[in-house]
Amino acid sequence: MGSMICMNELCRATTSVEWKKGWGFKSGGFAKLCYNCGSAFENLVFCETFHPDESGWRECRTCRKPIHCGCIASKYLYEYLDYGGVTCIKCARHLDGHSIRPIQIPGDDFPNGTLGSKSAQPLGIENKIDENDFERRKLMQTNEPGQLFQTQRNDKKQDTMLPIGNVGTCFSNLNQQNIGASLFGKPDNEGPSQGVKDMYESINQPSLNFCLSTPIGTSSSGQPFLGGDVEGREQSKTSPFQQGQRARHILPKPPKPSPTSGSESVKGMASQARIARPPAEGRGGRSQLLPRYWPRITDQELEKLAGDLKSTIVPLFEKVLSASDAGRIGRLVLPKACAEAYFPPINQSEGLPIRIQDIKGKEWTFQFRFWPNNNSRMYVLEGVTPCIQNMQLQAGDTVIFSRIDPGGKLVMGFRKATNNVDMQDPQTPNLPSGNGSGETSFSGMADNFPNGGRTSDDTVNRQVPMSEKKKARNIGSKNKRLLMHADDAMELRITWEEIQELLRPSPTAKPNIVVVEDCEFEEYEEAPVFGKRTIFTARSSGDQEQWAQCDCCAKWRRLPFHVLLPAKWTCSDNIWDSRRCSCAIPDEISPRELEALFRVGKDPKRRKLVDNNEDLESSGLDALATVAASDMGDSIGDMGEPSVGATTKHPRHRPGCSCIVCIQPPSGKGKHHPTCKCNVCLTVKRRFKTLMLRKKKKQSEREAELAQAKDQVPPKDEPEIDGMTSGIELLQMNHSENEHMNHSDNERNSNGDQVEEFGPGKGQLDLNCHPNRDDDMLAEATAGMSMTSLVNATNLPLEYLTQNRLESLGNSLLSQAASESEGHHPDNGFVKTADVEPGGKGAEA
DNA sequence: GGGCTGCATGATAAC
DNA sequence: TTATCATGCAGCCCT
Repeated sequence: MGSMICMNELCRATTSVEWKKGWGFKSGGFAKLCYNCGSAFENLVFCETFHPDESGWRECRTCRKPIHCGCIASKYLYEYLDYGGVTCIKCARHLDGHSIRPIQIPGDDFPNGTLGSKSAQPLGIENKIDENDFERRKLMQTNEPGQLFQTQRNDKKQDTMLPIGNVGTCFSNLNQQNIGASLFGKPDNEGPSQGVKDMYESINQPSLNFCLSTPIGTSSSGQPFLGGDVEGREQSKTSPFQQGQRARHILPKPPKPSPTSGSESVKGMASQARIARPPAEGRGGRSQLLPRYWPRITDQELEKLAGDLKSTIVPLFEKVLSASDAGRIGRLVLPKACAEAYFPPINQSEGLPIRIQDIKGKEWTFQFRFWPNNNSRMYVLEGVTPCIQNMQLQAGDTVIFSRIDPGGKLVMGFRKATNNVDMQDPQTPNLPSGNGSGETSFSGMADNFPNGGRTSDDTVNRQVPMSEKKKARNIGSKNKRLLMHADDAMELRITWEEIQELLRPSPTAKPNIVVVEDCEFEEYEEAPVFGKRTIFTARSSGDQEQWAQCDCCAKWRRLPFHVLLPAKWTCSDNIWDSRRCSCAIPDEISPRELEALFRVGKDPKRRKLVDNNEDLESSGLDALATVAASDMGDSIGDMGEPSVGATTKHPRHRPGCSCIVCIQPPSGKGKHHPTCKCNVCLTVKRRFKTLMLRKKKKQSEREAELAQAKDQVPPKDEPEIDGMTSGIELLQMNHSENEHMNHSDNERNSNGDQVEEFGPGKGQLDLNCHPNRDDDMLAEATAGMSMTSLVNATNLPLEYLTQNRLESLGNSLLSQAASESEGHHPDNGFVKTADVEPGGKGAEA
């Protein structure tokens, strides 16, 4: 410890009779302070002593005690007040009494409390908790820019709070000082000495406070891992502008409300899984983590974790362990963006040791380092084998990195992939699988979707094979990325649509009207709030109306169609119908009529969802596969699981796919020799040759045009068709194509000449077609074309299709599309045809 | 000879 | 086309 230096920058003493611990780092460590500075810190007079002239001093609204907001040394000694300003922690504690604590924002990014004024409730004003209070708070919380979620540990209304945003992680919701003493079972960092420690603990006692997303403006979450130094990074600020963005980072699965069962739906929601976009923080703006790294969180986890203590958990990212991650090498590859955002910066390849606790409280030290890689870096955690083994993890399992605030200690949790059961919560069924493939199953979701959501059985049935599939497919492949089950996509779509329906402008918000391209937009500075769910119906006359259920008497009231209701609404709020503005007034129509009415009202919705689903599935290239596959007799169920049997090369291709990508041998094995004469190589060569010819033609044509332009007025712009295809030829081509598409099946079946029509033999089509033509053709294909039309659309010889039992048609279409998406020139879609050799055979690849 | 380290390569997704 | 990342592998070190 010879190199000890006091971390009070005004002191910087290198010697001290005794070294004391100061404020906590996000890494879990503590600032080293000399005796004097440490004593000042312990006595809570650090800022008074060393920062009296610095900016950031404010007064406690209650006791007028000066508080140095924005200083790390005081960051836990005050709280933001909902109505602005700050209060010292003592007063906050005193005021806390029976009220719901404001969400703790131990940050210093917003020292003036602007966030607190928006987000929390006035302390000491609302001490009585009643239902209305809760509802209103829910609304307020929803409205909170940072989308903080809060639970009240000992409150009977906890369930009521959950839907709004309780979260759970694989980590204990313990703050740094309490980790060791409770869940983790052993003392960790001793923390600052008693005075401060007591203060910290006092923060924690009254309630459980859980924060999923980064509280906007929290110092800890507003910046990356501190890594054992302060380096001034504590000063990094988050732009307030990001608040709104961050509010969207949480993707809670909203309920599919039931008009009759508010409480039930609330209960159901308690089991929702959440996908939390990690804090948009980090150095150099490299915080745009890919969704596959967003931590998935379930409410069950929170419930399990609802201990006596409070802390703010900031899930950072998660990663599905690859084979090499879980292998004996003991190197866990970290996603670059995550490593740079949440881990300490390292300049040397050898990196630095980093301490991470697992969920049992055991602390592990890994070497966080990087390798140079393609002008970039590849970050790894070395020495993870013991930890991996300790947690009995294997490839396919998910490790989740999170941070406990205050303190910023890194913790590492995990999810087992085999049965989707979290280690901490063996009863928790079907936790998100954790991979980014979209195979994540949201257990309990069906319960939340009584009217059209997936059923529980649905979930269960699908889940088992999903896990197996994931196991088989994820490991060692990037196919895990963002493959989303069609149902999941559908569900998300529904969810967002429903969210849109429920969003209301903040009651206090007044919009600015901005005009963009002659369209007026209302721009709100405050985040929207969730309103009350209503049912829309239509009379026989065609008039539309909506129905809302009173939150007090549960009676249904008819409302004008255009009305937007707040989250809490009662009969007394029914200003549109004075005859039914009281709970004492009976229902307008009988329950049976209501039921019938709502059934009618819901059916269109369901139909809409189905339509959406169809749209979803029939959009784009997948639609082609759908059309083709259904023509081929594939079951819908198969189509519902596009990932089934996807080849390792092409996620969207199936076994048997003969596209040029799928038939290639695995990486590193059986590479084709330069003299290889296989179909693949021949095709590639032909394509290359054709492309080169085309390129040359293009170039010479440009040169000719340039020379021509010098002499005379430039010719009229031609369509974007290069090479030999003139505009007239294009017309001919399109005409030919139309005819082609209108041919009867017999005609089409009878010849491969049509293929030749598009081939180079006619000198019209081949590589020089308009790229959009491809799309047109695809569009036609989606417009209910027949199987044979599809055949023609792809210009594949029927013989080829026959040989491949028609099965690969859809795949060919897909592969063609995939080739484009993989960066091939769009024209290449017809290279296949162009390369067709006389006789209709040719580039079967 | 086995294990470890560091880099290279190739597949894939993202841009 | 580029960036990222999973993994292969050569070379070195240790036993």
